[in-house]
Amino acid sequence: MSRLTATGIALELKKRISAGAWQEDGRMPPERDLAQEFGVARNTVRRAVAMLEDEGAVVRHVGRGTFLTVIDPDSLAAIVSRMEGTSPADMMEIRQLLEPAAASFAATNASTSELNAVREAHQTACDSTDMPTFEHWDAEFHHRIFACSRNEFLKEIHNLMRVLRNQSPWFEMKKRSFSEERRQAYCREHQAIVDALMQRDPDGARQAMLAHLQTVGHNLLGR
Amino acid sequence: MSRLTATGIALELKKRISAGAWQEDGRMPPERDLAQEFGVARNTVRRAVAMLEDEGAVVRHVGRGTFLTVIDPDSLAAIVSRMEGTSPADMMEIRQLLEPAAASFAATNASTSELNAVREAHQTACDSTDMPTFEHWDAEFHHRIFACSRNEFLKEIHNLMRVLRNQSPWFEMKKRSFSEERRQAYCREHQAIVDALMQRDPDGARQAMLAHLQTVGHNLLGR
DNA sequence: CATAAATGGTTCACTATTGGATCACATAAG
DNA sequence: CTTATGTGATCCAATAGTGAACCATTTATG
Repeated sequence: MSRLTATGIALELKKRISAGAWQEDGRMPPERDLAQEFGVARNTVRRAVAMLEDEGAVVRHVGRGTFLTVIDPDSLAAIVSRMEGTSPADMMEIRQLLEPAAASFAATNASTSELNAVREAHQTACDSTDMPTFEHWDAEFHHRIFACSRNEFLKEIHNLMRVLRNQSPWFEMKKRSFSEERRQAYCREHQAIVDALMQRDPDGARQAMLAHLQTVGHNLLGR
Repeated sequence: MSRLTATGIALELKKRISAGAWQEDGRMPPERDLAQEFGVARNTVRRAVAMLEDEGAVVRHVGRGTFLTVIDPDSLAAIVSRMEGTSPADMMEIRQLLEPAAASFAATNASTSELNAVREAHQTACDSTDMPTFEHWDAEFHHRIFACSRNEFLKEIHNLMRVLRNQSPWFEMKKRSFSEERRQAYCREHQAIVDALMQRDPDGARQAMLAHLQTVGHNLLGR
């Protein structure tokens, strides 16, 4: 941990909490213990815990300790935190449900300039050679299709999935499943989607997207 | 790579940022580190970073570091807050996408006791006479179907929709569209869904659910 | 009940890191 | 030659982390 140690520790603590740590009695370890564990001064831990307190994730009592705040299981925060544990298989299943529909909506509702933006993202992804750049424009391609589906809620669900997919287990997974051959296959499949969109063919777009996601799912989940 | 000028370094940094680098905590490496990495004087890096700052891509703080301004345009909190503005029409569209699928999954994956729980919620809803009680068990009926779809992410998306639908504009809407006649129609349609589920008929469940949601959408949105 | 231990709250002086600013000098392009 | 850009160095200012001491409150112990 180079610098801004307090921020890093706050992140780590939040990660542990959302992973279910200290749920039994809702009590976090004493600051002095955490300081020793992280190999850091107590003041630093105090600043980290203060951040959690500011966010309402935790309450502190002199002489008693630091306690996780009880969360309403129906609150948006709780729902989102449970979503963070989503398995890749479950999410792929939902992607295969939503994205073909989004493509179909896009074929019907998108403006020509929006479709051009989709095509541009596709082109840039095809032209890219390194994996991070390709990943970025691939994500952008999918995002732009949602963006012109003209359904705000659908768009936000996709944003949610995008954030979840940027978390650690997914990143490793994507890196492992990446290869030049697959990148080219994705480009061909994206092309088919773009073609259907430009022809304003909702059903063709839906099918092309579904086919693409089946490939992705197969590569990612290995089945 | 020969000699990178300040503008060249600025370009490289921008490329990294747009490829998602340093998104975790939004903090760029110290200028001195970048200078060493690029094999260049610190002054040169400073000029490059100054360009990013001029473009508003980055903010600098003495003693703290240099931070991306676009920390996370799609943080979970921001996404959820935008979702709160979801229009009823958009959400109905997505319900009609997800719930038939959930019903289909449930027909395949649910245990018998889970299906009994679904049927019980349906029965209680049918037996209830006042609108709040009916609303509650109607929601519970739909929720239990998601619960036995065996897809955790799908279940959480439904939780999200449920919370959003409990907010003000929806409540008024539901109250306005409620009538004894419609309540009975919903019971008949729920019955058809339950029947398909008990017969383990995924396609029948999907179609029954879709038909039901089309009725609901028609009643709610008046079209 | 009285005392000790545990735990969060507060403060202070010190060090390390990091961006801000300036200067003299070298090198290449026009 | 002139100009622009990069180099290397030095110092400044702001912020973060360290280590230690002491306080206030709660809980456990005898």
